[in-house]
Amino acid sequence: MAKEPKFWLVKTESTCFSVQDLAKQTKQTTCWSGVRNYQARNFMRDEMKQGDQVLVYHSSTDEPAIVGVARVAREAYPDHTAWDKKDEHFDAASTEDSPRWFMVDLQLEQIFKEPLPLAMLRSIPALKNMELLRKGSRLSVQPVRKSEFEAIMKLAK
DNA sequence: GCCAACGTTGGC
DNA sequence: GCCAACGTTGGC
Repeated sequence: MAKEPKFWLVKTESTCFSVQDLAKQTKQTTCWSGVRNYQARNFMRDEMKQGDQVLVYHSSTDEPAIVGVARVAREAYPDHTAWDKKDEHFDAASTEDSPRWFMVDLQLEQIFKEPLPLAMLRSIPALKNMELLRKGSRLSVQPVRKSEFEAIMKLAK
C-alpha cells in the first residue's frame, strides 16, 4: 500500500543557497548537500520519499521567511561533499565505503509571490505547534504536518 | 552584537 | 554514563 506523501521544511541561508539559486539550476533541481546534523540526516535518509513536498525557508536574514516549495526528486544517497577536503562540509569520518552523511535532490515547484515571514507565521493559530516556530528550534530538516502545510499553501496565495 | 537553546566532545 | 566546556544556530 502506498504511503501518504509527507511534508517537510528545509532551512537555508539565502546568502549561501537561496530559492532563487535553486530556480537557476538545471531542471531547477539541486542536491541538498551539507546537512551535518544526525536528526536532520535521519529524516532525509530514512523518511523523505520521492514526491514529498518540501517548504523552503530562508534563515539568518533580515526577515526570516518561508519562500517557496520544492519536491523530493531523488531519495537519499551519500553526500559526496563530505569526502572533499576542500569543501567546507568535509568530514574525515565519512568515507565512500561507509558514508556518514546523506542528501536528497530537491526540485523547485514554486517560489511564493510574497515570502511568508516568520513573524507573520507566528500569528497563525493553525501553525502554533509547528517545529519551525518552537523556541530554540535549530533543526535544518524537519517534518511538517499536513494541516500545517495546507495552511501555509493557503497563505501563499 | 547578544544570547538562548541546542548539539558535540572528551575527561572522568 | 555523566556532565562541563565548548561550538553552532539563528532570532532579535
